[in-house]
Amino acid sequence: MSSLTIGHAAKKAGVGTETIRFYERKGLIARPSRPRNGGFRSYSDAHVDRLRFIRSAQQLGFSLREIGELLSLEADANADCKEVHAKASRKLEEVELKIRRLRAVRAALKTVVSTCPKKGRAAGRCTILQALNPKTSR
Amino acid sequence: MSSLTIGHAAKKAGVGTETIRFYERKGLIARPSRPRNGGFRSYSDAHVDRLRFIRSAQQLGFSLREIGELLSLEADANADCKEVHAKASRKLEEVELKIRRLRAVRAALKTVVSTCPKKGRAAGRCTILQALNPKTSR
DNA sequence: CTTGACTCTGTATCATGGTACGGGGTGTAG
DNA sequence: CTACACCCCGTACCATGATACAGAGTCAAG
Repeated sequence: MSSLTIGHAAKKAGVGTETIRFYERKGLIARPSRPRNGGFRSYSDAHVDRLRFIRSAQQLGFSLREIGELLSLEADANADCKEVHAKASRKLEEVELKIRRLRAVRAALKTVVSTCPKKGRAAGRCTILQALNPKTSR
Repeated sequence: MSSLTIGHAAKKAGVGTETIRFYERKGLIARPSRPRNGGFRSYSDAHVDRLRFIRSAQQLGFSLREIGELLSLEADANADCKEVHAKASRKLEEVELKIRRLRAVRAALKTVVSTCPKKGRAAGRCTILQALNPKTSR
């Protein structure tokens, strides 16, 4: 449970210090308690996890608004459990769609890689799109 | 091999007409031949596939620059086959990393969904981050 | 051969997600 | 007690990825 200044937390999470304050303004990360009023922000490793998740999710094509929604999904003993269930299920479907699409891209890339060997000439002509959309009657 | 105006191609691909011209300026989609000089752009279904791929890839977290790189990967009988192989392999690793991360998010969402049943109270407290980062000594 | 829906080019504007900077405060090593 | 590295807040600026608009041209139907 280390206590980090904003600069150290930023370095550990791989973001800029200004970025942390930006996320705070956007409501993605709570403003940490500060010892004396007016003192410095103090971060824990849980905050660093949160920052890393935000970065990771962005690279998976989620906007900050969507990431906020993901982070606010909270199963606890409250009355909105039905709503949390519904939201999480919807997100789950989106994630599964992304996975399916990425698998298709992966397969297409593998086709390109194997069509185009490390040494020698390509076995034929092949682009990602040709691998993804097998031509039927076009 | 239908021939579409920019408006019809846009509708079919689910983008705006201005967006197609924007991608053209960015070099993501070639300017289609136009019958008489000064006439209208004419698109084929292959163009529509290309537009759909661009949209899909964006939702997977690729920037337009990266998408351009993916689209320009072309295995044919040219001298740069080694380079194409290397680039495609690198992209493949990125795609696999994204898939691994999405699987982790999927698992975390499943944990949230099952912790928070459709009816009744949650079996405990659980957020995405708790599901992703099992607390060890924090 | 005109009307109306569409397209053309070019430039301006917008939303998102940061990044930079100015003018000050803090805290700790020497 | 002062020098230096860091933090505070607020605001301005930036890149990316569109989206809007003005003024002119195109084209198919009636």
